[in-house]
Amino acid sequence: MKKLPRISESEWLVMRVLWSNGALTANEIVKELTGQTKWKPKTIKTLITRLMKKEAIEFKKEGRKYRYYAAVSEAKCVGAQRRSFVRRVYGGTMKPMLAAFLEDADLSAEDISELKKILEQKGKE
Amino acid sequence: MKKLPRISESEWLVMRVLWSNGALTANEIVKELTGQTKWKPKTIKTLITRLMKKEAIEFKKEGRKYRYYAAVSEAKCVGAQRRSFVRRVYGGTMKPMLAAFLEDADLSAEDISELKKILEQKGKE
DNA sequence: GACATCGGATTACATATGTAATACTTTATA
DNA sequence: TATAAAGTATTACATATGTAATCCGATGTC
Repeated sequence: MKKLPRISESEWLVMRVLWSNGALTANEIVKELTGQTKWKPKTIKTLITRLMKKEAIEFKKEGRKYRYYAAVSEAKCVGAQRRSFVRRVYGGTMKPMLAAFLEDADLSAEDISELKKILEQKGKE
Repeated sequence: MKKLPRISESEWLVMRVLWSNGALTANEIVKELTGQTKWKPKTIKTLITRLMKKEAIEFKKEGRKYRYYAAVSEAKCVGAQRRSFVRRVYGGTMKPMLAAFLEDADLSAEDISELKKILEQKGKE
């Protein structure tokens, strides 16, 4: 199993675009991110290059241009970030962190009942 | 209100020591972190210096040595990290993230009922 | 008083990151 | 066919970060 690369704050934006849109050309990525950020196109190209070097994304040629796509799973990267976050901030103990999250969150009624269901499920293990 | 400094991964370990132990000398901090990390004492001194420069910690003199203590609130720093994490990884939408956290967490029965209580509280707003 | 030691201050140095600009190479175009 | 445009590749440069080592001054020790 491949080791997950370390993805920087800015690079995350690019990854999220690719995870939600599948394979895109550089310009399509730029288009997605303009508005979300104030980056110049060249900046975004740099981020793409770095993600290539980290093997977080790959491309297939399409005529003379490239179409990029994520090479690492979103779920895995998100999970890794989540664990790293908990370790860093809470030293690994989940409960206080979850409590803080829940209190802070802006949740709809359905969200709440869904989360309660998850908790109940866990309760009977 | 003071702006929160940006605290790096390594620096977090130092901050957590200070948040849980109050004011410590450099050597006491080193002692706390030895075992938790493989850092040389000099490395830890560097981290302390950087946290000073960022005004995340302060010291009062005690004879010829310094006693360091956190100058920013743990709750605020943790909250900032939490928000930054959610924005980065989930683009700001809390629910899927919370669901993942809850499913992944290792929780006791009391933890679960406490968290359910929080959710119920939120339900009636 | 000369010397070792402890603690803080300064300096070091490679890699990562944010943020681009410039160069080079194929086309498409006039 | 010379030129502009579109894409990719290379280079730039300041700041942050990880990880220390060296320098300097106060202190304790012989």
